Amino acid sequence: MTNSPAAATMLPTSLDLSEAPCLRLDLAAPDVTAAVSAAALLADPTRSAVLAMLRDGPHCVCEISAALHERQNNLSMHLARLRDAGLIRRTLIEADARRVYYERDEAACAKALAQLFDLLAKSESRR
Amino acid sequence: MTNSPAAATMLPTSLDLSEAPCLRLDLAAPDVTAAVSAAALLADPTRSAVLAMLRDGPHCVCEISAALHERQNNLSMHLARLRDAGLIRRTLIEADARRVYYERDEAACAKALAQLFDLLAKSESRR
DNA sequence: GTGTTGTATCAGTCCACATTGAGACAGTTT
DNA sequence: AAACTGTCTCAATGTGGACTGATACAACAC
Repeated sequence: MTNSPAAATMLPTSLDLSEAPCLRLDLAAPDVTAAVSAAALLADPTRSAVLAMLRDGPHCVCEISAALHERQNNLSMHLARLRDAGLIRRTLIEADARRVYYERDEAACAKALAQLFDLLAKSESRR
Repeated sequence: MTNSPAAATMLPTSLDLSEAPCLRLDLAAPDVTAAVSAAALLADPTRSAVLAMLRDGPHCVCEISAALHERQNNLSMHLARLRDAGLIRRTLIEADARRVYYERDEAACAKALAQLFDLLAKSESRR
């Protein structure tokens, strides 16, 4: 009855370092702006699905729109955000000048991945 | 004067595949829910900075709060979201039972990274 | 020319979520 | 016991961003 809701979720691991607590209140805030920007782009299902679809080569807007069941104007906005971030680029298909094809910029994708890697990988793995 | 704003941003790369356009309107939508969930967690500056701070070992809430200049209750909510996702966990420091320490769950972080890797890495690199 | 298709952009609406402010609770100190 | 510190939770507010609807434009077919 005196059970607090906070105690219910308190399931800590025992870490037995019996050294002095010695608070560090002067720690510097890490710069994570690049990783946050990359993550924000991937945090939308439509944008992530676009990047996934383009892994196996270019596709035109109508193909992507049909596959994702997304309205064309919404998809166009998401494509613009990915394009502004440099992760995808337009591609001309000579035999089909009417449609707009998009392809991934693998170098930009690798760079974004590296920024997320720096955030999530173990300390020994980084650098 | 007849310059359209769309044409201004049209800077495509020349990709000379003169095969038939052959639209694929039956493409399957890729499943990106796991990667999107991981990215959504990282898409907030506070949460990303917490993960970055915990790379070099556990820290208590007040240390993180001071370093990030975040109000404690906001930080507590972000910590709860990272904890619910399994990326961090509470840690007991015996010499300092008053404070709550958090540490990264490296296995969970590696799993999240793998999901993002699957989305962003080149096709040859995946699987 | 007109009509149709494919894509982009804009204004407006809506909603998830980050923040604020207040309060509750546990552990420590006196 | 009271006072204080550290952390968590809740209700209310504010806002970025995703969606809707409409429109504009280019390329092609007629």
